[in-house]
Amino acid sequence: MKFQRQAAILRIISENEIKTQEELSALVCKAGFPATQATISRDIKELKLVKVSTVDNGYKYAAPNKHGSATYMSRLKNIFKECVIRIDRAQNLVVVKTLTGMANAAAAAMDAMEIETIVGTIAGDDTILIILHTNDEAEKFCITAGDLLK
Amino acid sequence: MKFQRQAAILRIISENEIKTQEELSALVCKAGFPATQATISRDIKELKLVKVSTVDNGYKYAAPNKHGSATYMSRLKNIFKECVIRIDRAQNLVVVKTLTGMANAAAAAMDAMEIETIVGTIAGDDTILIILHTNDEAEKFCITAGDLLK
DNA sequence: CAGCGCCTTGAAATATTATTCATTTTATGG
DNA sequence: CCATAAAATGAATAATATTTCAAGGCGCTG
Repeated sequence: MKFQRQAAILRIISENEIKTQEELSALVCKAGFPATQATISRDIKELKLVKVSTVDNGYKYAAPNKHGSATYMSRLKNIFKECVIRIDRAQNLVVVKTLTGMANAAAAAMDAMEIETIVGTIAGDDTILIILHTNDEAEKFCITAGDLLK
Repeated sequence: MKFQRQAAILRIISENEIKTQEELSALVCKAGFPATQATISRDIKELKLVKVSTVDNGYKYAAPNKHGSATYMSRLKNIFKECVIRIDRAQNLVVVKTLTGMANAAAAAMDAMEIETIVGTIAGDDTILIILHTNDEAEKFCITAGDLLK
């Protein structure tokens, strides 16, 4: 029940301006997942949701803040993260699927990270092909790149 | 006093794990800006700070969440925002200064936004030159682009 | 299936945060 | 410089969020 409920919470807060946990609890219950405000509080903690002030002088719950320090690397990660949809591997080749038109942006961000094991990259419109020396390096790269998306 | 105090708050939360407003109030006072929890609450609202759960199962106050919905436009905005340092204008030309190596990424994001008034763009390593038809359009574009950075 | 450990949850208690109301401070126009 | 409006603030309180504690559920293992 828990994961479905938390998914419901994410959906609900993206579609509504939820001001309080009570309010969220009510909607979550209506969505078919009975939960008290106490449980909602725990879910919010786990999902790392935040209560943020809105333009109209109120508050609402929102998705977590992925921006930490404003360091260069962090910026690159965010760029990468925002562009990339999926990462696949075939032998020593890695195929990164991006939003349309964003492959070059993502590749630029990746280049700037200066990952040594990368032999070269070719970026099209929504796909980047990354060539690494070995299957092993490619697999490691996939894990690293996957972590960037979190 | 208010702005200095709010600046102090930003500094303090970036350097410490602040769990409660009382705690923050104490540090802010120690920094030379007497303020009660009530005032801190108002400052937090104005600064759009958020209380977010930490890895060690607690809470802390943090800088605001700039990520909203995961829509395409929002992604583009974030990419742009992460790349761009400064925007200047000279007549009908706009010069966007970016992080080193990020000019193409930022330009790609901007292109994807399909802003009609842009005649063309040239991206170097850390600079984008954007050409618009008129001074007026360039000024409007600067405002729009500036808003993207917020 | 009994016993155990672990996770989840609700109700109530506690802690924390937001707001109200009164007051002071600061800015503004004469 | 005074009058007045607007903004800022603290104390107290109301509202909201978190935690504690006890109970229930679920999967394992013997």
